Amino acid sequence: MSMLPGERLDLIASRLQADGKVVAVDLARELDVSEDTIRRDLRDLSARGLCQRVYGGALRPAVSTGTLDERSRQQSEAKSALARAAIDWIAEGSSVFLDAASTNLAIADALPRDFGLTCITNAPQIASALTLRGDCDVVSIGGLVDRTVGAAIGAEAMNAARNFRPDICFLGACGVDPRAGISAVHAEDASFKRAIAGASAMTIVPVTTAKLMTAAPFHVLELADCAAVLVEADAPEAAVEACRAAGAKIRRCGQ
Amino acid sequence: MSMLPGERLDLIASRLQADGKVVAVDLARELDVSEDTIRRDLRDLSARGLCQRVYGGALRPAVSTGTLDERSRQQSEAKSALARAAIDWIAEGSSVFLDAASTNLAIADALPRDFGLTCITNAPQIASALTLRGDCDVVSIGGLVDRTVGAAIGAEAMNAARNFRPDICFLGACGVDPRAGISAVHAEDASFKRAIAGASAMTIVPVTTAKLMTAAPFHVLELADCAAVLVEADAPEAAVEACRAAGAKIRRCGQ
DNA sequence: CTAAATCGTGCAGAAACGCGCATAAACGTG
DNA sequence: CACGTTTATGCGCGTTTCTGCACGATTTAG
Repeated sequence: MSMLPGERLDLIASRLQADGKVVAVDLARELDVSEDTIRRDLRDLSARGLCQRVYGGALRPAVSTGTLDERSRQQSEAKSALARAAIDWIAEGSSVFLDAASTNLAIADALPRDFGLTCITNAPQIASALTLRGDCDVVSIGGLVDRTVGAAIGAEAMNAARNFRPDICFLGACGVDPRAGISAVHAEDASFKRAIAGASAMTIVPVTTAKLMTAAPFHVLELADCAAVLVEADAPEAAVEACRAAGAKIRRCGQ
Repeated sequence: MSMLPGERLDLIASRLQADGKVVAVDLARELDVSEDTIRRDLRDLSARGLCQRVYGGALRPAVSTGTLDERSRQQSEAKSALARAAIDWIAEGSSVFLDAASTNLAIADALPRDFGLTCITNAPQIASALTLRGDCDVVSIGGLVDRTVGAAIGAEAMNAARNFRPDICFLGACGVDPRAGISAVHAEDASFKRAIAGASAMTIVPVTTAKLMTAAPFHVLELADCAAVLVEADAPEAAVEACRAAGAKIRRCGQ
């Protein structure tokens, strides 16, 4: 009776799934191979996240179906720096809203691992990225997806958003200005941002330096309504001071 | 007793289906060909997704493992061929539903340009791909996104889906069998598929050869309820006839 | 603390593998 | 039929994978 190596791996994996544990020496006797081979198999399964190695055998991993995500997306350095700073606000087990913004896509990738987060978003691309992570619950808000914004906005999306009370909300801004406050280029998008920010316990606005001191046509929030505006490390001090004077709580990246 | 190459492939495939595994050296002896030939056959079957290659032989492929984008990388050629055939059913200006399936991801890419389509989907990745096209209206159905299925399913998604009456609905199937009909591996996913198929004027099920004549645990539809089942060009005639006898309207790819 | 069990690593032989090449049959075409 | 082309097959050869064994390190149990 010849048993194929791959077949043996499958058998061990299914045995593990069924019984919750396997013992190396038993498997060796039962499958008629040396313990070394079994240990190698277990090491292999462990490397693929299919079992947890213990002395004398292996156990079923705490969270099964670990998906290996080899894809590392290239992203702008500034935005991932903002993202790394932004996640400091996120508490374990909290619910996080990410609206449609490139910085928020970076945040989706930078979220702390295995925090038990519930992530809500109206942007399919962000929902997709979050789902690929595999370590957080993802709730996507549906509706008509506007192609310039890249997210579901409009009445139906606003309606669906009413069901949520996120602990923290990251809003992308098209413009941040001492007088105009937070603004956006799309009317419906601005309304949606305003709605979800109002429903959230805390609103954080990460903004790249290029958008500081600029205003977009549609008003979203006053600067004072944000829990924080996160700016890049190289943001001009004059701009930061002007916003502070207008009531903004500015946090500089990497400090 | 000369055996035709294709005949041998069919025999290996059926042996694989019956026993769950084949050993290269045994097949070589039994069929009186060299191991090289067997290896080439197994490589061929593997490329078509009909077996999983392992050291020393091959195993029956595991059913539906991995996330949506992992699945879409497998047999991408076959899937885009199915997609090219599938879009024949799509009329200009119609509304199209695409559920979570790797073949539907291929369809999203293959949709005719500038047809003024309204595309509805519960899979964020498909919504994302559609939005990036920029030539069709996209409606994403929201809800809790199941990570193994890669789409929003459950009560909330079903509720949102009730608002739509798509002209045409493309359903991914985990199994297509003359007796079991169309089936899926995930209970909620099966319910969602059934609901959206019922709401659609026409339901098309594209299916890769590996899934023909296999059944998954949860029933979705009877074969007769589909406007068409689209199979690959190389689908075995016996399987096609068996499904036809069960009331399926089969359309072969590229014909 | 000690002894036994278990583990990791390096090594060597055997088996399986992929690849290129050559031969032969099957095919299509004029 | 003659010819070039495609396809299928077997064989040689270098490479990779699998496996058991030896040996020293590590962990566990009494």
